[in-house]
Amino acid sequence: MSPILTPESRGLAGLSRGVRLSDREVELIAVHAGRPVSLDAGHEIIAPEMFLNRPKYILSGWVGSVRMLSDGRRQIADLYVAGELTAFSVHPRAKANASYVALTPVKIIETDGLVENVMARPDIFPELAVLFRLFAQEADARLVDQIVRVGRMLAHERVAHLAVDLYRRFERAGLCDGRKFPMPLTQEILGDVLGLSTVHINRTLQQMRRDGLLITTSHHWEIVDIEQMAEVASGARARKSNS
Amino acid sequence: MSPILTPESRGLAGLSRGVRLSDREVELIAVHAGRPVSLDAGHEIIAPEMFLNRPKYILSGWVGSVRMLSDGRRQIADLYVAGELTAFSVHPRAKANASYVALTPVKIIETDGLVENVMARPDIFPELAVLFRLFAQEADARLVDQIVRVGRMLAHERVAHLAVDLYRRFERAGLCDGRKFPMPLTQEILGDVLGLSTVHINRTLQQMRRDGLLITTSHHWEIVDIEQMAEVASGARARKSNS
DNA sequence: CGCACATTTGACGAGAATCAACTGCAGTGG
DNA sequence: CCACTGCAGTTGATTCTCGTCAAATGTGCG
Repeated sequence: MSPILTPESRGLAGLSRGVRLSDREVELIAVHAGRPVSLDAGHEIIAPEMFLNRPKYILSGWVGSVRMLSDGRRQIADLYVAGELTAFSVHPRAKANASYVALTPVKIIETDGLVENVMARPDIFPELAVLFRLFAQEADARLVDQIVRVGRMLAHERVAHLAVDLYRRFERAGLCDGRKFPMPLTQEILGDVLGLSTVHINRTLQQMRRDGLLITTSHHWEIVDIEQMAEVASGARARKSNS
Repeated sequence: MSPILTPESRGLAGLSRGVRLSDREVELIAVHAGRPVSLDAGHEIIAPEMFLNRPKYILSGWVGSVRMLSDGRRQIADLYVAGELTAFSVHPRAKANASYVALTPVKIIETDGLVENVMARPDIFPELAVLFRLFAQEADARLVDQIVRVGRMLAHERVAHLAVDLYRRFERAGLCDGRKFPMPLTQEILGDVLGLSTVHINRTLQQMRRDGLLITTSHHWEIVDIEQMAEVASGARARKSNS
């Protein structure tokens, strides 16, 4: 069979991220997997304060964890893409501290009781337990990254930093084409992720295109030079007058 | 005996946060507690990438999780105060994704193996297991709060939001005096927490004092009106011409 | 008393927000 | 087939928040 291993082609099995699971674990996954569900963009998957007891595996599309201020300002705390778990916590009875919203049309698989069962008996499902802990720690690391981005980086650095992060995640999911990865988010949504206005996102992207850092085609980004982009993302204060 | 229950007076027992622990749990804590250690301000307690296998309970002082950019910019992702665990994770072999630094002189108690033992057998140490999960979830919530603060809030809103958060945490620790709580951080450090320059922190604090929101005495903040401060922190766009 | 460090002040500039209008484009229906 | 519609992207003008630089003032402490 063709070796195209994407989240969508593999279904919930993609959860394993290439880790070899025991038969017991494979079966557990099958037992607790719902069927694929499609949701429209804008759909609120989880409201704040709700229990995170039904994590969702993303087959395609983008989800964001969203916080609103009372005057309408919006901040997206984290993004979730194909191959990742969203509305997820390793802790039983954990509550959402944001809304989880479909930022594009998404296809997801709900799990029910899977995480609870695995984490209640990590000795019986060792690989899955490690995997879930890994997901949790990666999510944590992303939150800290996000704080640094919006707290201390300039607009073009924020974009670069996010681009590198997304590139690596899509690469792992097998959804990159060279240095190109999907980017269906509107500039308004990007603004809410990066703490910038739509207009400023627009101008920043234009500048980065002019600088030869980024190529944006319809619904995709191509990072021209990963090293260079990572350099910009590191906050090295390189001014616009380079190469 | 006098009912002054502060982290410092109670030692690692303060970890329980008032939850009634079983004898078994109390003993486990005693077994895994180190003796109090004092560290100078600036001491790096944990470097990035190090294992978080020895969480520290703070008896007094402030710790921050710190990220540096390559040109020297600094962002503090989270703060930890007396009565809280720092350099902590419920996950075995979890690594730090920031430095943990003493922002003031601190007194801490190191634990060794405590969390591992509890989380390996949550059925045997149910209260502690719940407690540790609670700590983890609170830390998570704080990270999301921090993203919203630095991503979408104006300077005075960030200060208000942080002030309310800290007030509640010190209240729980029994370290509030009315609406007054400890604030030994320099304005430079506050800037690194809130993603603002020292100068702008200074001017923002002056404005908030003039507005009657905040009283700053030496190493303490007093929130004049919690409701009003929370209102500002919610991002309601109330302009300066109020009250 | 004097040193180091924290806070404060002023002048200026830079990065980003806002407002408003215009363009481009894909989907829809006449 | 093409005008109509709605939304995403783009542009220009202007304003505002905040950063930077530099110097002065204040404060705790050996």
